[in-house]
Amino acid sequence: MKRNRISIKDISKALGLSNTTISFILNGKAEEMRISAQVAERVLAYVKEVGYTPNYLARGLVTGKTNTIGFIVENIGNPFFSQIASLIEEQAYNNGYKIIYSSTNGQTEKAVELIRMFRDRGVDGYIICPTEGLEDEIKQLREENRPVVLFDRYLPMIDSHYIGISNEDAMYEACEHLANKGKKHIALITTDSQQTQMLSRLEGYKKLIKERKLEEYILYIPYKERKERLQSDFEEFLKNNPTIDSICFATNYLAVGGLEVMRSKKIKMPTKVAVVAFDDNEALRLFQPGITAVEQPLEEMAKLIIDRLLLDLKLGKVNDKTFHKELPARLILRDSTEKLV
Amino acid sequence: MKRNRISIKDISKALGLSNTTISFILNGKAEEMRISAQVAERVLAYVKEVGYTPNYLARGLVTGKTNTIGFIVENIGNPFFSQIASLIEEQAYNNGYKIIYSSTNGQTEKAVELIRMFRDRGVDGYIICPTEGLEDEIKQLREENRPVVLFDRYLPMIDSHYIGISNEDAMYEACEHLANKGKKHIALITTDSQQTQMLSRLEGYKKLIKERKLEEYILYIPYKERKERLQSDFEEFLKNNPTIDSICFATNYLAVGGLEVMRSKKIKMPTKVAVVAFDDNEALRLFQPGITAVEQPLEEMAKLIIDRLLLDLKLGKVNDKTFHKELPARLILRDSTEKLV
DNA sequence: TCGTTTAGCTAAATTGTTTTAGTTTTAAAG
DNA sequence: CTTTAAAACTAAAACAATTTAGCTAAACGA
Repeated sequence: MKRNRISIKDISKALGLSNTTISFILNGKAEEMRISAQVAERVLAYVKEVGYTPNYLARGLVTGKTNTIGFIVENIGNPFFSQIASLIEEQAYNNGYKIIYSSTNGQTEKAVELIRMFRDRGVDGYIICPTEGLEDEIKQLREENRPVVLFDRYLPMIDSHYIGISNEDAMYEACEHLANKGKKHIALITTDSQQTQMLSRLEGYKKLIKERKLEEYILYIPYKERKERLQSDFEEFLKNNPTIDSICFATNYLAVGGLEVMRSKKIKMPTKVAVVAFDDNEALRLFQPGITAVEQPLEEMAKLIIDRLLLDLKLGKVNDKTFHKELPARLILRDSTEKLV
Repeated sequence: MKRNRISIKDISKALGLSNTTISFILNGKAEEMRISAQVAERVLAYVKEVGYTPNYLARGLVTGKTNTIGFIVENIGNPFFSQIASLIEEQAYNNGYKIIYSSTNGQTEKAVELIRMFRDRGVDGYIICPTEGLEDEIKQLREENRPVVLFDRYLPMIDSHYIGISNEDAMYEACEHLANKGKKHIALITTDSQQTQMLSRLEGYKKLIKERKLEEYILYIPYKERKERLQSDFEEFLKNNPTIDSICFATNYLAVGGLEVMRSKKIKMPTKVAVVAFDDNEALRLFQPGITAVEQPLEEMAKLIIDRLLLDLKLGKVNDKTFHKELPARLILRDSTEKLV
């Protein structure tokens, strides 16, 4: 697999100049380094002619920069992550950065391994949807002055940039919406995960329930076995709590799976049981009857994430002052009784 | 942003050995290179103690290998691509490879740029969902002995590995299904793209129409303006062809967008107009009434793609004999009149 | 005892770039 | 006709690994 790509050395030899000169010119430092306009022009013309492009590995070895961002998500197959990935990739690309991505599937060991692998590959910055227990690894990244931005959820014990949404408020509003429609028995279907975004959503639910003096109905689906357990646990939950007149799903996959169950059980929505989903997506947009959903501002999140990372990357070191931003989410009303927003 | 990572040099100095010895041991060549067991053990213990990990950039510079695969899709935000990405990533990871991905958004110039960027970064192999007009660039990759696997669609003018599905058969079956249900006016909603997978789907449709002596109803949505045009063009198409009693959507985004339109127009499905979609996904799975859909065997495709690429990577050069595989797709019957499969 | 093997290790080149610390040439100043 | 300064360029080190070719010392055989 011999590749005889042209190198700076080849150019300098062909033109009777030094590597230094070529490098300066190629990096736009010709004027600064007092390379004459004629020489610069000659080099540029030749470079274009032979179609030279720099070897990023060699450059990265010297500069310590690779113009690569490591992007760690829970699962790229999840529409929430793939959509934000699409937006982040686009913005990174526009700023000269490439993305290496990987999925943790919620496993901390894999996340640790991925971070180390990314480090060995010299990625310049990290965008991470952290798993529980990733504190030490991320703290170390910061100590090594590697820019990191967390998103979707954060790690309470460590100080770092974070972009997410105001989960508590969003869930509160979602449940408030149900309560305002006269629902008295609002259930929350969530996971057993201790991730901050899930805890906040839980808090939002509890807050509304307390304020309205309603009864709590919470079903925790074990995250690791969500595929197998959702259906059985949810069916049992519905059977054991026949008074439930409305349900909030705390994530998109719970909503999709849950709606599938409700449909198969022929539960009348929204008349018998009203539904609100956290995280909007294609499936919910098409679902009939209309499912009111919490929409995350993906574009805005992606922009904030990239901007913050680029800021630190440009600064050349990790900012002492961490940026912690929770964007408001938007409740999209889709109940058949309401006007579509 | 000074990082003082430990290097082989540090280890050799600390242990009074040479870089060569350390490198041999770390690469499992100790026996082959006749390094004594004691020394090997001592080195390994020290390496573990100080937590050394190799610099992939330096290694890549010397070996020309980076254990990285470049993955070029149309748009990672599209569920088809994000799901296959998830599967490919997992399998690549299990084989010690990382993925760098990027989206072309169907633009050839961007695809060319991406391929070159990947090359400059020294990716070992390429998995590409090609845009039209990418022939020269891919031919060149092959000439440079860089392993390439195309998927979803191929480029008829060049010889290269390709994994996809038998689009013509799949579309034929989908339309046959409608015809067998007594539909006489079957329409196809597709794009104006000349990509092979789209042309094959078109052929499948035309074949069935011809065989059954039916009338053709085809709507071509311009790919570049699909977002804006789908609704207006589709509505007009329906108005101009009131006899249509069934519709095949040729891609997932056309199906989702089209169903949205049909719903807003309050078209009775499947009684008034039956629908079949190409490419199954969450949204269709949840849609009511059940939408019969062509499901692509994603796992199998991902496995074939990775296996083929790894084969070439292990071989160390591009295989002369190209692998061209079209997997059968599966029609998932979901019409309310049928049993769910 | 001398030559040959073999075990056990290493010096140094190599990869392609960036960058520091120059050197040489030319022009201006005194 | 020096000295000084600026202009235009370059030699060589550095980055962190891999790898080729070879070196030294001990063991072995005749």
